[in-house]
Amino acid sequence: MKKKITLKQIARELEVSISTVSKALKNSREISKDTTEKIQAFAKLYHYKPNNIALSLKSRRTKNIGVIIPDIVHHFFTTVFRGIEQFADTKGYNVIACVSDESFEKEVINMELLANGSIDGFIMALSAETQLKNDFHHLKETIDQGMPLVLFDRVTDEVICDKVVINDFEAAYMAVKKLIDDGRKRIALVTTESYLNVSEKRAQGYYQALKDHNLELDKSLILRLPYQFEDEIMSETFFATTNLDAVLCVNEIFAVRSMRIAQRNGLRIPEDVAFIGFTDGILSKLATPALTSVAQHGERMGEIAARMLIEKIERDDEKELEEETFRTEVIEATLIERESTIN
Amino acid sequence: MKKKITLKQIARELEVSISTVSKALKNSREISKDTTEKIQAFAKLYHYKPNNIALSLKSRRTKNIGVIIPDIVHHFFTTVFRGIEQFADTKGYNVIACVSDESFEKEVINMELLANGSIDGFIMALSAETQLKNDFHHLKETIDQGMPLVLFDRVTDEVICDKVVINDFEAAYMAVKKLIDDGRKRIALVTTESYLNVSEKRAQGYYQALKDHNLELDKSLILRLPYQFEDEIMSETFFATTNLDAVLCVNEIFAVRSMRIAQRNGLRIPEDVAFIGFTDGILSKLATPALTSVAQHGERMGEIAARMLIEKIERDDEKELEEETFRTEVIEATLIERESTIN
DNA sequence: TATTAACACGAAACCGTTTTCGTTGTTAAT
DNA sequence: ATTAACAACGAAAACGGTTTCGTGTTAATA
Repeated sequence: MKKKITLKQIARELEVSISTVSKALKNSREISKDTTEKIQAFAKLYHYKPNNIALSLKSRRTKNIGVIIPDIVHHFFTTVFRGIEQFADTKGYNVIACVSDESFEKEVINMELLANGSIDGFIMALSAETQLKNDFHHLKETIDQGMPLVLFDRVTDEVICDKVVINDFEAAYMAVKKLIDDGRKRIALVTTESYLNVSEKRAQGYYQALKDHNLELDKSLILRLPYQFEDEIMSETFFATTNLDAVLCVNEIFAVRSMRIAQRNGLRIPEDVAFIGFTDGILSKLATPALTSVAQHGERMGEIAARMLIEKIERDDEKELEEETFRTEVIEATLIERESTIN
Repeated sequence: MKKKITLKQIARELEVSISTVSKALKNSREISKDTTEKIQAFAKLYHYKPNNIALSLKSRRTKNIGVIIPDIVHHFFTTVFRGIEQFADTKGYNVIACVSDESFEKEVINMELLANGSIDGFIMALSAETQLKNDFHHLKETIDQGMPLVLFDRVTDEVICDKVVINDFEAAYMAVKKLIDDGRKRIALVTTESYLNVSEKRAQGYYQALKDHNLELDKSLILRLPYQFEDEIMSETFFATTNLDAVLCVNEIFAVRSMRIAQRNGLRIPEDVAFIGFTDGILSKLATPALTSVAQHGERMGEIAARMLIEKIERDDEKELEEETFRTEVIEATLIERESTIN
């Protein structure tokens, strides 16, 4: 077992100083050709690679970015993660992934742990609990210490930083409008508890679309499910007793579940009832019938978030002077039409 | 903006030495009560937290583990990742996630990058290309440098290290046996190119089960699809022209796709044809009909891999002496029966 | 009173680099 | 012969901690 070799060992072996070795390896022309070649040959032979930790300590840059997401077994977040990882990779950054599990405490702990020098910046989506508590002190402190932060999807106005979101309101509006244009009158909404920022925005889009098209808002057409709802009883009775001809779901899991229940109740899709979901993942594509869905372009979102973060990190290097400026990028959602609606 | 405070600054401010501050913060009883309290109060006031990088440099431990997986937008890997992350978290480790994208080169580059001090050990599943090339020098070198490594799922006999896998052969055997016991005679296999170790093992289990039950191996009943097959034409003709009454698929995506095609061709599931897939993910649960599936217990796999790795890392601390010993943990796959087979 | 032990603290080495700033020994210019 | 310039290298500081090993005071002991 050959442990990694260090500058010091090379120096001792070749009877030169550490500085000479360091310079020779960077082709400094302070060092003679002879010595340089000798050192480089030796280094190559022993597979010398500088120690990242030592480099980080010196440069105060880790080339790591921290990503905190509420859940990893979740198509949308996974997609965003991939976008982040891909972009980060091209820029030579590594990604440290933390899962908050929708827990406020885990979010706080993980953030504080990573903020102590392990990373150069954060990308995150708020946990459900954090949004519920409305407590963002950990984010504010992190920013205050000069750590760049980009929020995506699950954001908040309380924290001033770079953000990247989709136009949830407009997307929901657009989806509902399509259903109305298709002649649907009784359009249901299947959503989560309202403290989830994005769900709420989608609900608003739903309300507005109904209003603009002179459809009454019927509370009995709104089904609110707990975030990760395994039990299907609530939805069962909803579909059995409610007279509806279209359904908008705030995610694809709710949508596919709902479709199954509707089908069990003898409803034909899309003839009797049309479905549109959010999150255009693999479920939407492979459901029967295939689900018309609002694509959130997670991968692009991740890429943009990573780009914003890295730009800020590397700008901090250059110019300390200029005033901080924060942006919010809005990604346009797209409606992908499939078999669960008519076109 | 208050940058993080360091020991040196505290020392200067309080007119004591750096060592005194360091000791006081660890409640060393070398330091008087008075001084200790004064220092701790000051440190608390300024939110002092030791710099992780400096600690790592000193201790030669990063408390980071590197995870390299071929794909993150993939239910099984995501699940394993969650298991790793969860266990690592309880032990105070962070996870650096790299996606090889099934590319040999990305795998090599990422490994070499991380191996230079950024992490204490690796957990990985081999990329398809790596398995195809059968080139494992990067793994061997990493191990040779004393870096612990745990392989999961996509493993190889060429590399001697800790491993965790499921009993693919037996699982496939068991699945096919169930189909046979249900009276199926013409059982198809939908699989990937054979260089994927796990697919091959599953195929072997399939062959053996047929053989043991005196069913002939009919090559026309085997469909090999490229790894991420988007085009459905090949499968279309397969299901249209082949006379079969059951299908075993090596993953759930193939299974759900196949079911759709079969249904389009007027076949009833499970009456006319039964389906069993591998990877018991969300697709299996929400497909119509729900898919009978071999659960690979990814989360447990991740947890076990993380446990093995961290044990090895922390044992390395204690005893350098004793001989290395490597284990291979086999996780028992489970057949989850749903609507796509009769029971 | 001289010796010793306990106490409270500081100096310095160390982890592995980079980088600035000498310090030599030659060589060319005066 | 003297000096300036240059080439080639080393010493040391710095990054932010931990830890070992002094060292000076004071109090207890012989």
